[in-house]
Amino acid sequence: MDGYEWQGSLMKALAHPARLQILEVLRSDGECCVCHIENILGQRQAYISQQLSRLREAGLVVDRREGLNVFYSLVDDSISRLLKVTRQSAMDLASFNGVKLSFRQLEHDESCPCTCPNCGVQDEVHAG
Amino acid sequence: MDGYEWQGSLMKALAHPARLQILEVLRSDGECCVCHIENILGQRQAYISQQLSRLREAGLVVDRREGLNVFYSLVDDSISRLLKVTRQSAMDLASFNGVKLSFRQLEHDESCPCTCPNCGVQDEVHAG
DNA sequence: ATTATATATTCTGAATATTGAATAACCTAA
DNA sequence: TTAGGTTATTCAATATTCAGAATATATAAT
Repeated sequence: MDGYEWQGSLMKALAHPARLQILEVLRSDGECCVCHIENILGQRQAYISQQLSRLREAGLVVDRREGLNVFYSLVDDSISRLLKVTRQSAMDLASFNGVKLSFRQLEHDESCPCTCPNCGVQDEVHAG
Repeated sequence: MDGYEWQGSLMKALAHPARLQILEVLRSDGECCVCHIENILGQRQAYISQQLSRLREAGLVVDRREGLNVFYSLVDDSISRLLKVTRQSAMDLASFNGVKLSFRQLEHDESCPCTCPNCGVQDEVHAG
């Protein structure tokens, strides 16, 4: 199978700010549910689900259902490296052109109602 | 300026097999003329020029005219690293899916009529 | 000015990507 | 079964990309 075709498809899967942000969330927070991502990115559920679908088809993420929730995670660590290196390159090229890039903090707010392992803590506090 | 937008644009510029091959040629052979790339990739001139145009607009390559020829090169070394890492990730993901990738050798044939520094040697031999 | 050679651009239709809106599907609880 | 919450898919309008064909531009030599 042609390597350049495959490599191009991989780049295409990364060629979208929302998808990059989703991958970044999965990288830093580990496995998490759709609701979590939805909250952090501040986008509607259907939109997130569409982008997750693209990432799934490209083989970058895997999903696992648990009750009502579906949990997503990166398929393997090479993707973390990929994210780091491409971000660094973007910053290098930007500064080469005298542009300063800012990557928004991807943090979920306190009102997140989801019950994934990352948000679960506060829910349990409320429950206790 | 939004980092994820910029990073996405960079990925988009890489999201095409012909462009990846062109960058790979520039990486391994250093600065070279359009004719050279045309010969190695075996594509029509206008097509190569279009892809070079995309790479130029994305800020990945720079051009320099010298007589009839226009010489292209990578803007800086971070792009070499980018190419290596993305290829490695592509191979990792492919093997993860049980697929074996092959990257065609990017070598120019002996009949290349161009006079860029990389092909120049054989021309001088013929001239001597 | 003409010719030749190298490279760039413009135009075009087909294919694909984007994204909002609506709705479907899935799971749990009652 | 019905209801409610979470996630996925489908549809449609618009925008973008792809790649061939034709043509334009730039430079050099005569």
